[in-house]
Amino acid sequence: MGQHSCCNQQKVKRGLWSPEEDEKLIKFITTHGYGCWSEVPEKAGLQRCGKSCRLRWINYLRPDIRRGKFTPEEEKLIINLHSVVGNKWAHIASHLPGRTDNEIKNYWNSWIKKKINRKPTSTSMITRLNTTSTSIDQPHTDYGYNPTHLSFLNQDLCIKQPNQETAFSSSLSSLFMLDTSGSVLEGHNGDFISHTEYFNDSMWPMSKHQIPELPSLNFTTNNMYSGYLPPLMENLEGMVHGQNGELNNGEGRECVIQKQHEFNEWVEDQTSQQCPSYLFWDDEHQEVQLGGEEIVVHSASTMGPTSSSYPTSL
DNA sequence: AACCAGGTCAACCGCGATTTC
DNA sequence: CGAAATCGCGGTTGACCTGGT
Repeated sequence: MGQHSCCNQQKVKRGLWSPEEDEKLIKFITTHGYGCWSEVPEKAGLQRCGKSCRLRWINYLRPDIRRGKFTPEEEKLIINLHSVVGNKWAHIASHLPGRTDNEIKNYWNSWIKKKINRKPTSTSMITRLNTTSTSIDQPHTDYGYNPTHLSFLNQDLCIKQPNQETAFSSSLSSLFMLDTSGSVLEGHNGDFISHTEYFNDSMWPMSKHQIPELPSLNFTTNNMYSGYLPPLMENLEGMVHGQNGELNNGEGRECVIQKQHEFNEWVEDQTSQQCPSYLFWDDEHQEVQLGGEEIVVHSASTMGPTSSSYPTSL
């Protein structure tokens, strides 16, 4: 094992590509295509292995490659997708035309390092949570829930299997992305999680029995919710919303539920944008938190139409 | 000017998946 | 059907760059 057969040839050059080599490869590929990469070096007159040629073409030379800084939209998309699929760089890259998995991976690793270096500690957030004056003990405070926006997370999410049988999630945490249009987004491994369409007053509060017929799959990459659905929350008929609709997506904000350790890696960046609408699941306290602040997830038995507990200003 | 540390990014490596023979 | 070849992916490396001292 080890070396690919294509790399066993002698006199195979390694390291950075010279402009001359690039030119040879471009010339060959544009005129002949690349049916079999192992044959490309010889035919193109390159002393490289086919694998190296393939990599050079895909990551650097192909004409539709897009170079330069990532736009805020691309960055946002990467963050969202990564929160759902993890280090599936090729999958993420497939949503960003012209970007390569390698480029995104490098970008993410640089970005991650920065986040880790200046991330807040989880204990500081927990301390704030514990000292906050309002909690689930003081429920049913009306903070002006605006039903025209999706200003909460309904935990009655169904996982719809490819065979179209609806089943509530069990066991492992479910990956989900929730389109802010209120429809459906994809989960992982081909599953997707459904959500009711636009919520309104008449639909609220909603139990899982009231969830209407699942709408068709409607994946959009803008203004999405994404993240992990903690196992405990799968059994709650809960709601989360913020003061004056902070969590609503009408302003293009996002809401992401993350495992705490994952959340910690990037919470600071989000709060620095004054967009603290990021949720994570605190395993220790069994609570959802928002940007370091407390959010109370009401169970169905305690939940009122506009009830929420949202103790501190954002 | 020289050195160092940290960041970036192109390229390589190893391995599982897929295709071909 | 199994082995070999090839592809494609994610992790890692190391050369180069840049800014600070």
